[in-house]
Amino acid sequence: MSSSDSDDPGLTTITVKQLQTVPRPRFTQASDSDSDDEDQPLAQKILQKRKAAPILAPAKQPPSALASDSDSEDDKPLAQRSRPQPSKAVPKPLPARRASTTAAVAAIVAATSDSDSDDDVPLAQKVKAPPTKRPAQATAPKRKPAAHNDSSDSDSDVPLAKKVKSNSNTPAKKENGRVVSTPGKSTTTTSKAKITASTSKATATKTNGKVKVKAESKKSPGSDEMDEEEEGEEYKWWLEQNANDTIKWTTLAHNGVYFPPEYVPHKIPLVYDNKEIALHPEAEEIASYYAQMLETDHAKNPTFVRNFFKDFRAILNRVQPGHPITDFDKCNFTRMYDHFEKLREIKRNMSKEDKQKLKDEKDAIKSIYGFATLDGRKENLGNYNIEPPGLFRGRGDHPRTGCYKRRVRPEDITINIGPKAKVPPPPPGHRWKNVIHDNKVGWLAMWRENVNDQFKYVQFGATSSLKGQSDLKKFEKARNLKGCVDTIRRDYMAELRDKSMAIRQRATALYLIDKLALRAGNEKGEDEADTVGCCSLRYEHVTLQPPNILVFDFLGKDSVRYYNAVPVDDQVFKNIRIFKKPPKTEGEELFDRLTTTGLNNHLKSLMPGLSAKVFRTYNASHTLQEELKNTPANGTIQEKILAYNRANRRVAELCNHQRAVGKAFGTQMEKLQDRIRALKYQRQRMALQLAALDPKYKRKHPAFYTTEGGEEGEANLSPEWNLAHERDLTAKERVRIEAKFEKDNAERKARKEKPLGKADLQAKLNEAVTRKEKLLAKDKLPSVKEFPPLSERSGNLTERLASGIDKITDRIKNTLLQIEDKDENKTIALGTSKLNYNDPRITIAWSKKHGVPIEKSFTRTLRDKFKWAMDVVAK
DNA sequence: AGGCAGACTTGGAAAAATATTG
DNA sequence: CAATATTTTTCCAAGTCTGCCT
Repeated sequence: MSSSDSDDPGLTTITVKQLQTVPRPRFTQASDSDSDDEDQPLAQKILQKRKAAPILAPAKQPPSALASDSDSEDDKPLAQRSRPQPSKAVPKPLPARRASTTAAVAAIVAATSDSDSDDDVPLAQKVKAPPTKRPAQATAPKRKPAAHNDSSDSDSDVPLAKKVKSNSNTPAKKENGRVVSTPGKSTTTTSKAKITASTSKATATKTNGKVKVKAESKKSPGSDEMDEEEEGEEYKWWLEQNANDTIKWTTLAHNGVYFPPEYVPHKIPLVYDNKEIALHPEAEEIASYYAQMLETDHAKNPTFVRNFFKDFRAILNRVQPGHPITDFDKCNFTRMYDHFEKLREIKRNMSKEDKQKLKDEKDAIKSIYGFATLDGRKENLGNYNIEPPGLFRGRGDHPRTGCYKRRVRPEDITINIGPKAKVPPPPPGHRWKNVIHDNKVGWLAMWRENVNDQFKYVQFGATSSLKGQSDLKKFEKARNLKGCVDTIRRDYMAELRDKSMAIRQRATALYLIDKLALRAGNEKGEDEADTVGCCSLRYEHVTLQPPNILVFDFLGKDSVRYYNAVPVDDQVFKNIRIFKKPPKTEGEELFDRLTTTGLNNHLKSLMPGLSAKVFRTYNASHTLQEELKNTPANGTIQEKILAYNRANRRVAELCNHQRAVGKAFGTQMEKLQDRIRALKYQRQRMALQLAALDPKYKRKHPAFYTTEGGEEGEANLSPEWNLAHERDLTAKERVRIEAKFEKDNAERKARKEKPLGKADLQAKLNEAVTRKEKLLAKDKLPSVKEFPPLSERSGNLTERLASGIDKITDRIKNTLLQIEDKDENKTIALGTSKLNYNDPRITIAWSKKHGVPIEKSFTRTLRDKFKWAMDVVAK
């Protein structure tokens, strides 16, 4: 540590001292005893050494840092390389669910929800089991407390529960800066901000913001691309020193949102108890959503089924009272399923023209709704389509998975738009819930979804300047962290033995977040899947394996399992033992004195803007940069790309980005193996032929003549396989000859020539395959002389065989590499880290340094998203 | 000091688009 | 050219984190 301290550029603003003076809360109960004594024996005061990472170039500086190879082993901060075992290998049941009771809450909710008068209540909710913490009642969108939004709320059906709870906060809430519905009128704050923003931006734009740029249209010939290539000027927002980022826009115009088409009934009955039951269109709709998922895992998930059926029955009860449907097991959805299968089939087989037409329609919609005008520039939107109704596909064991997600109506939607812009008209006969002009937010439309009562937004796309700016900001923050991470590490290492349990927990958690790239881990509700992050880890998620190994096993975001057995600092190990001390037991929080807010507040004091997730970004980018140093400087492009993917993979491993193994994985792998066998067989035959010409060759390359030995040799060839393979080849050869014969004859016919007769065909076959076939019928392989059939051609046969063998050897090596790559990638998803964690400047600089075209590592969208980085690195 | 609304980033799966192969 | 395999994009769920409001 000490050594590196001195190199610390002094970016840090907070010192250890300061931290130590933090007032310490008393220890909690039982844990008191241990603390100090436990620490004493700690001989190793030696904090894990971490040198100043050569990593991310300090902000400002071009990412040339890549070039300097000063890697010292211990500087790889990321534990992951020591991870003993990929998580995939350990499929395992999950820990018990948190023991907690919300009976009281549940009771209250149940009681209140009963009281509300039907009607608009989304049935989903109605039937729902009691344990809902928030009344998921969608219908109770917190109304914008705004002055005039009265007009909008048709929904007077706010459930009591909510009303009672929140009535007090209604007025004046979050009104700051938000202007509602009256163009031309705005609060003072807003308008002021607006003015400043607009002036500064305007000038900046004039000066350096606009630059000529060629539209990147090099795409293939008729490649559509619509003519969206905005000729001419492109806005380079990154050239501006942008001031205020709480103001997201000064002018904003758009065309609103696109609604999915109405449901069209198909009139296919549900088979219930072996009898057909015609469904009311509304009931049919939701039944259809389920039917379409019949073959998915969802349909086999009991929670999903239960939730779906509850909501389905609620609708049935409403629209066709007296229906007999009470038992899910008596429902047979296959008629509907078949219907949808048929539709899919039809769609698959649609003619090219029809497909094109469909696409054109989509593009037309996109051209209207897919863009917005932000400060006078046309920019891409992310999602302009309103989400269609369906069954909520909650992941993991989400308590509400399968619930009916109801159709979003214009009356649910709040539009955010510039005060001067024309408000897009709602569909005829409808109106918007509300129209606001809030330039402190970046969304264009918002609604609340009914299943979980969550906010949904229509926002700008990743390629927009708005998102680009915050992306850049994110990576800059990570670079800043680079400058002070040493100090921060030193500090938390010291705090690992702090007298205050709260501080100790904080330091321990931070250690884990830094070393293992864990997520912060906010608290979650009872009505969500039980997943955790660092701060919410529970007793059962970490086990101790002396002397210093912690075994993590928990479900993280999206219910992806995190399994990792990792050696940690002795004091960390000790601390975890303390935090797990009885009477603490399963179901209780490991860090019971720590919240994400508390942790982040502390981080803010160490570096402006620092929060837990910055460590993930920083460590990911750092890992990428370090791993890229393994790129073979003299390798081929192919090899370099492989190295890049490897580095990328390390990052994904660190971040635990996993994916489901594809259904066809096994088959695909087997295919590759077969390809290798075929190559080896070919090589062996050539080698035998060569040996006949040149006996010395065999002595030099004994591996080619045996099935012994490793991958390099002819291992995994067997006489049986060889025979089968040769039969296969021969059969294919025959087919090919026959096909060619037919074709030739057709051509002759076209030229009015006399077609060749059967005899000609037979002659050809005789020459090429008949003899082989006879041998094969007797389970014999054809002579090597017949393979390859190049003996009569010119040139030195020996040489040609030798070089042919070399070529095959190369191909084998390549395929082997491909297999390895595929296998390593089996459960690892690279996309997320590429998109969100790796500083694009690192990749771009690497690309330049190694002469690898950027298209090889960044897809078109990525290149678009990271335009700013390409431009910056270029300089 | 803790709870929650709100907004925005991150994440895996599925769909769509392309590339490869037979 | 059709059928498959692979890559890229879209979709929307599930996190993080800030700022208000008691």
